[in-house]
Amino acid sequence: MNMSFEFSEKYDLLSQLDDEQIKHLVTVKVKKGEIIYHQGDAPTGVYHVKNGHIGLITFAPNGNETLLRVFGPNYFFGHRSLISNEDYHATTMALVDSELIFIPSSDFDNIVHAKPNILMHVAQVLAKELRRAENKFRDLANSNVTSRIIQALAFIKTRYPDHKWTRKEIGEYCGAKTETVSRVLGRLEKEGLIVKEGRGIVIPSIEKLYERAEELDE
Amino acid sequence: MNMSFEFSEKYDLLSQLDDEQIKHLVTVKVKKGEIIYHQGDAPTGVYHVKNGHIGLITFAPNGNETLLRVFGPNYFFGHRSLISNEDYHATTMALVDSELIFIPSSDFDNIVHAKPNILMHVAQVLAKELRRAENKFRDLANSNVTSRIIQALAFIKTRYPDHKWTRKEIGEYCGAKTETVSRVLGRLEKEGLIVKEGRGIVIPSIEKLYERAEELDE
DNA sequence: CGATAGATTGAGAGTTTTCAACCGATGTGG
DNA sequence: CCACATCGGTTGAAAACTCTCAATCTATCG
Repeated sequence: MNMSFEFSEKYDLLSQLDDEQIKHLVTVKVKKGEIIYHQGDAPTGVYHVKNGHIGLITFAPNGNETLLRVFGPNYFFGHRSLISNEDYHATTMALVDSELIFIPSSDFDNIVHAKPNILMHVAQVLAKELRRAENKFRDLANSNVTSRIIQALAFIKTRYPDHKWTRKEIGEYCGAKTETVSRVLGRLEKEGLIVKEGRGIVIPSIEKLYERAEELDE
Repeated sequence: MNMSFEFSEKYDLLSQLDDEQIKHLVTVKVKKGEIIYHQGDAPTGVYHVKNGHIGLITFAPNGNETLLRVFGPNYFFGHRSLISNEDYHATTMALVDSELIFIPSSDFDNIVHAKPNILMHVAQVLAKELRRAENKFRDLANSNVTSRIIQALAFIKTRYPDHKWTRKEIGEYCGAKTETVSRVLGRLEKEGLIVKEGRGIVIPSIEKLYERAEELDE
């Protein structure tokens, strides 16, 4: 179990640009459930999240969805494909009504070539996303659902406290079915580790939650 | 099931450097099973694989190992932590006797700052590794063992044809136990999709193998 | 207040692991 | 070059875990 609490890495791209560059960028509004781009599309630019929450989702051949990453306010997405010169490997969907700022590839390329430190910034983000992805893989391969759900809860609620997470989203993030998430949350509530408020979830002590996850991993 | 056959991405870093830079680099020899660096260590440089195979392994709290990535001849490793300024999130171990060229962080930093296109190259590698990691996560979450083992076999044997893969390594790469890999390989052999030669595995037709995986995913 | 999306619960099924025993290949020292 | 030690592979039976399917309940919102 990775006990690190470093969930709030600085991922902002827009703050790296100067006013001149930002001025003529367009804001896009998307509604909950709306798709921004599809898995397989060719990239056209990078998106900065002004407000709301965007999910990066991949579809397995059998139709199952997996929630790979989530982008909240001041995060950006679409950079992976742009950098690697590949089609998008996953779909982005608004988890709630959101506002985005679109940075066309041409602008992005200009900026990146003119300012190596911005490229370095993007590379750092990729490196951290890679760490997180591989840690998620390790947990999925070695931990039981309960432990994974606790991990997911802690991460998700810390980094994106404003988003109202559904059981389905939590499950798709950590590799569990909605019903399983429901059952586990029920047990965690009985143990006093979480509190349900309507459909919402409150975590009184994230440390205690982690202790529980540690026990589960022997 | 991702049917793409693009397993041979160009990951070489050394070829990006000029002779002057390469000249004073040191070659390191490591024996099978030897550890190059540990999860949690602070990074000191990047390693280029001259020959042999290096595994990036992460240990779960219960001791289970997961094989995250493999680096064969002309690949490099250790770059993720160097770029993100983090301690190594996993351990590297020689899967067989290998020779490495060590590029100290100072050299790496100089090169990266002097030549933005090398930084871009590293960023591209990170972006592709991220795609692969997230696809592995999706498969682990949504596919059955047989399908995952086929995927792993196809990838592993295509990209690293020279390495003698053990059941344990295959399992740790795709999230399966050694015994399960053994059972699945037995079935695949009966179906004529693979051939066992001693402890080795030969794949007569990678396409047929993929067809089998497709069926499994409905 | 009714409609709807989301959450819960139970019983049964299925997949993969676990544990344990045994087999076979590989390679090394005498 | 053989004998044997060791590492890796195979197989079976039972257990564990998570999922599936189906029914029911309850927030939330127009």
